[in-house]
Amino acid sequence: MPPYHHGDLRRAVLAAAVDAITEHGAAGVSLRDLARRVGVSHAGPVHHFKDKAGLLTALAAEGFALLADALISTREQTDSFVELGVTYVRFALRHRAHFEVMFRPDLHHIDDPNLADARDRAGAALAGGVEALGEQRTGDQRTAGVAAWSIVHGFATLWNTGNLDAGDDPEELARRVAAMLFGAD
Amino acid sequence: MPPYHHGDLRRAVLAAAVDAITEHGAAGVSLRDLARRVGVSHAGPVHHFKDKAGLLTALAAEGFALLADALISTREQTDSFVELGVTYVRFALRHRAHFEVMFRPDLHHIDDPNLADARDRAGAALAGGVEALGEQRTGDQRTAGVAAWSIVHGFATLWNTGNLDAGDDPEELARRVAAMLFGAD
DNA sequence: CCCTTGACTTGTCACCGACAAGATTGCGGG
DNA sequence: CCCGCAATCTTGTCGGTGACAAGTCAAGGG
Repeated sequence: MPPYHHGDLRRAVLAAAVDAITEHGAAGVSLRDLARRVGVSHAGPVHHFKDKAGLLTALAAEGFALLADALISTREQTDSFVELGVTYVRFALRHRAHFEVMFRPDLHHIDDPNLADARDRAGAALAGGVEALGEQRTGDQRTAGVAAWSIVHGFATLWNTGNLDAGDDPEELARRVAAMLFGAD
Repeated sequence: MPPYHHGDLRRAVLAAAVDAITEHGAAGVSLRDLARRVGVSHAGPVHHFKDKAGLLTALAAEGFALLADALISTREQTDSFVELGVTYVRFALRHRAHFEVMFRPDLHHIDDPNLADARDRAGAALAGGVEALGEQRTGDQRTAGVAAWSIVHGFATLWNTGNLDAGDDPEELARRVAAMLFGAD
């Protein structure tokens, strides 16, 4: 039972945004185009997101939530930091549109609580995976966490911007790269 | 002797673009605003860059050239990979506007030869620094190069997007992070 | 049965990127 | 000296976009 005119405009617009960003990049997405895609007037989406920034904020929050779920799920299956890193990279490649928007605070409403929550949850999942390695392996915990996040985030970013594709399988390359940081565990 | 009406519109627009991006992010820069800033009609810059993408391509190429210079200069002073990484990070923080545009191929004319040249030059400087470590330290050279690039690029990106600022001095933190990859040399 | 509230539409404004056409300037050949 | 030419910049315009204001419409509680 669709609750109203469209049914679930909010979801539909978010899904259309993912498609549009995947096709034309985050820069080339317009509220009016999304409205057209879902068959609604040009100001329809505004009601749900208030802003273009509001829409991208919601999309980023959704992305962080998905990432957090993926990381937590991986940690339940293995203690390997390398596999946690591979999960991070896999998320970035599979959810390119979300990932592209997640780390662009200039496109967000910086004070959005949903976004902050989701981001913190993902951050905690990643940091916890590094702590599990134990102090003797990593030296300073905070530095180790930053190093871990940096290497997987850098790899994902560079791959997604086309700077790394020399015919490799990205996940396998990511696995070897992650293994260089904390050894192959 | 200014060669013409404005003198050097091309340079002036590039400089204005750096200011504008630093203030409002790469998304919020408009050719018309830049034209206004340098006191020229709204279509003036078009003649030098053809496109908005053309302008950003030129800016990215300039950025890669500056980065290559900085990396090469560092390699002349030390063999330390860690310091090379710190130079990469320092560049990203000090030339935020350039760096922000350099890794956004969706904003570029992908086939621009100047851009490709400058990028290759910077890439070679970074890769050379890793090779200098010697094979016994790094295992597979290509993987080591990707890992090195990933960790410094990820750190720089995360810092610039406000995900790392917990009161540290970024260069010192970057130094410790880089040292976790190939040891403190 | 109405009327409040939330969901969406219509209309409008200033701004932007791209393009076309014209004006201005400097320069070199005759 | 000056004429033409090319590079540089201006003016005018078009379709598209984000934001806002005001109106329309459906559902559900009183």
